[in-house]
Amino acid sequence: MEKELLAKSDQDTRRRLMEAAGPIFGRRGFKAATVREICRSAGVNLAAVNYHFGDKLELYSMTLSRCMQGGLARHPIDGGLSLTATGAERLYAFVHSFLQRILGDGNPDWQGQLLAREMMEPTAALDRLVEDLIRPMFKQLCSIVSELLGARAKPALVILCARSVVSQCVFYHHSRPVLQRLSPQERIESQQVQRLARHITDFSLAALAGIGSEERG
Amino acid sequence: MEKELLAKSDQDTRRRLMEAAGPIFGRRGFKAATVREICRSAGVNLAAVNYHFGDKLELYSMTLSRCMQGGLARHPIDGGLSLTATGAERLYAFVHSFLQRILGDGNPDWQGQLLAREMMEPTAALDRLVEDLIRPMFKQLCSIVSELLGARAKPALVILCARSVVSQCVFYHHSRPVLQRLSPQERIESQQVQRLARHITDFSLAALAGIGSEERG
DNA sequence: TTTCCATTGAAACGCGCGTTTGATTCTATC
DNA sequence: GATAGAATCAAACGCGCGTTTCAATGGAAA
Repeated sequence: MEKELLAKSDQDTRRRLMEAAGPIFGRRGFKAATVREICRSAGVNLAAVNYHFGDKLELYSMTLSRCMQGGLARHPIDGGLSLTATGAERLYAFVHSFLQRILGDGNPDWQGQLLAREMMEPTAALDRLVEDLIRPMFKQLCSIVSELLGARAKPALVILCARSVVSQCVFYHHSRPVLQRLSPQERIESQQVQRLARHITDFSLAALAGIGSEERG
Repeated sequence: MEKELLAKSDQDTRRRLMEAAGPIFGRRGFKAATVREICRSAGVNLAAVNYHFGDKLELYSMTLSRCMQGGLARHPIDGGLSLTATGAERLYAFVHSFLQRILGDGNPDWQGQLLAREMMEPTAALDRLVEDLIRPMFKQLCSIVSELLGARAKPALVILCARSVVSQCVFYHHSRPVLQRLSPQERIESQQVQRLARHITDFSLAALAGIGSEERG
């Protein structure tokens, strides 16, 4: 078992497949992505997917898992913030890293797109995705929202408000085709991520500060 | 030209196709919906789509157009509100009718789902959809937001805030699969539409009342 | 060198899709 | 009733897909 040569060529095709599959699944979605395109992009034979992964869905699941592992490491939820940060700072960090993950352009940030697509057109892999990644993230957001609501933080209200925050983030991904047609001159790119994060945070902070009190007409 | 018999049987197949196509396109999307399923549901021959509409995309475009025409009539943007309504009332009416259109369950409210799907997986029909339906709706929302912002209503801020409002609405449609897994016991149905509309309106009113001022910590 | 087995490769299979075909049925006109 | 044109029908076509097949390859063990 000459591990040296074996390890290089043995898992090489497998590795190249997963690396090629990520961006393609992220760009096209599970159904629209084709095994032929992935193999062409990876420079491997068409039969390699079925030989190494069994079928297309298993390659997709593997790619998704790998994406989940690496995704949060690259854009941590708290943005590396100290535990002493204020609620407003923590909220901004959450929103900013969320947008970076979902809207990242040039970089290998097809990962956010892959996750976003899985949420819109779920496969069997969504259940694990929710439990392993989304629920922890949502819990964290709920804790931030709860802190900002203070005494008004009833459980039902916390959940509704957390949804209101995250909905503003995913909107810029899900509705991109519409937004581009509504405002063709506007470029929703990484340069804009900070502006968007600033607005979403400000909007949400104002909402969380005011909701539950009676100050509107 | 015995119009009586002619009118009934002449356009009958065509009408049945469009009626069957609506829910199926709405449920499955343009690509995933099959001509075979639509024809089976309409009780017509497989070749009828190509005979009466040319191809699948044309049937889809016709269905979308008809949907746009009838959709707003059934759930008017202002909810039939008088022009003397306050900004808060107009915002609630907008949000509520929007949610009804998108989340309507039992009823023939596949129309909202059809439009929502077109926004996520656009076809060539999206351009007209944006110009004919979405842009007018967005303008109306902008005017409501502008009224609520008062003196702080700079154009860029108005657009961002209008997006923040509408994003909370579409979220409950786009992210339904995730929401159902996050809160399995919660039923996002028509009974809940009023609760959701109430929350989204309250959240947004508080945000619009506070944003631009300095009152948060 | 020979044997063996995991891996690769080219080709094809089976399927479902949108679409087309050509015969058949129906109905308004003569 | 005869006829022409529109509408319907069963059947098939061509295509791309995921998947399978089976021969060719090449390094490790004998």
